[in-house]
Amino acid sequence: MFTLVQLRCFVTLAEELNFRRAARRLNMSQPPLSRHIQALEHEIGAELVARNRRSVELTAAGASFARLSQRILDQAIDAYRQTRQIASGDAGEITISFTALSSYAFVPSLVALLRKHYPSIALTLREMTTPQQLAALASRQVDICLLRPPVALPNIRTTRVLRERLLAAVPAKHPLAKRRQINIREFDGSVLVTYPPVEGPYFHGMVTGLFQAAGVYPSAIQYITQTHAILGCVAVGVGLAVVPESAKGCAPAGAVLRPLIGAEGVHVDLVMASPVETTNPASASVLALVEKHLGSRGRATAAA
Amino acid sequence: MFTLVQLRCFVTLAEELNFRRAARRLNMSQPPLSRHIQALEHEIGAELVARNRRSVELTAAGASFARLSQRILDQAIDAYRQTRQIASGDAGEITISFTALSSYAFVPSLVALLRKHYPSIALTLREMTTPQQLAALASRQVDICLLRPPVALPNIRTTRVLRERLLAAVPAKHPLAKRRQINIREFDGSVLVTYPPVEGPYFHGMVTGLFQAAGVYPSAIQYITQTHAILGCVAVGVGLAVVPESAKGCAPAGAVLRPLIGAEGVHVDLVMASPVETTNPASASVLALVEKHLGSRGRATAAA
DNA sequence: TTTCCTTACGCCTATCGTAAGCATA
DNA sequence: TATGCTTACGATAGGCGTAAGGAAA
Repeated sequence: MFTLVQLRCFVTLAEELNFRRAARRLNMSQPPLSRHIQALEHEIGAELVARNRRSVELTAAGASFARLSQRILDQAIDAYRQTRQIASGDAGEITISFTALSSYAFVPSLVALLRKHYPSIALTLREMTTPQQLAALASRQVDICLLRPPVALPNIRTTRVLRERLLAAVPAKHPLAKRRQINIREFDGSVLVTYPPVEGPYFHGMVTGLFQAAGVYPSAIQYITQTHAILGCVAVGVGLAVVPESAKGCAPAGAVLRPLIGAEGVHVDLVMASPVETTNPASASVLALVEKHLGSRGRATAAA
Repeated sequence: MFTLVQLRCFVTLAEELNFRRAARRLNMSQPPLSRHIQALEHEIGAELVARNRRSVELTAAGASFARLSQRILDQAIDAYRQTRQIASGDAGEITISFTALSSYAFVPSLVALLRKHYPSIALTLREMTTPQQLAALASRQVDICLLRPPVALPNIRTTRVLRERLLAAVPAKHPLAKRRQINIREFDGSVLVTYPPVEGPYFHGMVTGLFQAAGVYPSAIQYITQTHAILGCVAVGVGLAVVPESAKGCAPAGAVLRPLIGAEGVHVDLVMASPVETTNPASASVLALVEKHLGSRGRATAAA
């Protein structure tokens, strides 16, 4: 097969239609250029340039081959640049998983930040529950996770990216909706709509722990996995709920959110997790970018 | 810049993920393969394969570069094949000019023949009058012409591809339309619709020569360039005309064509003309094909 | 110990540049 | 004669294969 050097020689000759000038542009003397063209023609088995008269002309085959050669050279340069970019983390592909609620509070600003600083990184976003994300992270199916703590996996680094208060959610028609604040004791005897223990262990433990600590006992508990579904139930009067502040982004008209008295020391964290040794340079770029621009809302912590 | 050989090595390694096997497939020993990969990585300035563990893995940059490399190699092979085809005349581009009337009699079968035997030749067809074609041929703007004789250009070879009778064209409502044959003497005193001397010199000279030889004098002459327009005028009763047999393909309902008595020794030729030294191998292929399959209707003649 | 990739070394081919050759205006 | 591409020739650089080296299972 021919050589890229030969292609470069031929393309230049096709542009100049003069061996001497082409050789000068290629920083070589004419003889090696002549030999390269001859070798190319012998390799392909066809005349590419007609040297008949004093001027050099391209044959039909040569004209076509010049275009194709130019394309090959362009693609070679593209491949070179693109690969360097991927290796440096300035380009590439990255998959980020996130919890449903973080699509209201954190993901939009993350996407905007990425588009601004790394427009060449192709971003794939996959909504998953925290347990699903832990499995995907362990099998390295995602580069970065946005999930609820704790992350008890080896060789995984985590950074808190969001810390929020808890709010009380009550139906708009409920008497409590008129209060500016709602004490957790007011939940006593009401129906509590909250997260189930398996699919949402973090919120489940947090909310039930809060009620136990306050000695408050709902009359009944309705488990629902996703926050927007919980607020939907609250809106139609099923019961009351305790949700993170970012739920404001998905609260329907029939549900109102109020500051929750009696949960001052408790907060909800969103954590960014990724493998310590990442094989994807783009992932490292994104991590650094997030910690620089969005990391002020939490501090870095190391997992086991 | 890297080498196509290096790309081939890398693509094979990316497929095998094993230096030994890749080297075997490439018909070389491992050491040169290792050096090629190292040189490639050094050239690009990035690690392409992770040799950490016992197994070889591609990095993100390497995976991308492998795809791009494969594409470059594929295009190189494509360029090779395509250029050989063009040089051999099995592929390429060709421009053929033709007179309007030949699009009814000859061009369709020519196109069908080309599509069947040379599907890789891109055919551009341009309808032009014979004088326009002579100019285009002289300036080598077309590869092959289908026109009316004579072709008085140097270094042009011609082949007759079609020879036809002349027919009389009369309005369907005209008394002569009832005859099975029409003698040229019947034109005497009628209006003759025929070709003008400048745009259609061949037909003009032929028709007027025919009338003079027969001592027939029309009452008036209406010049129109194209045969289909002449027949349109005949159809609405403007006058009578003498046209080639292939005009049957474009005769409107109001015009009928009849054998012409008194023009037995006269015939209309369609000629294929092309440069003797063609720079386009596809042109030579087409010429040979036409002379083999469609040339039986005429015999080869040499022009000055 | 085996497997697998890398480094070392000698041989050879290929490319380069300079210089001479040869055809054309 | 001048221009422009090709052939000849000696020097150098780079590739190949064999053989030795070193890390991991």
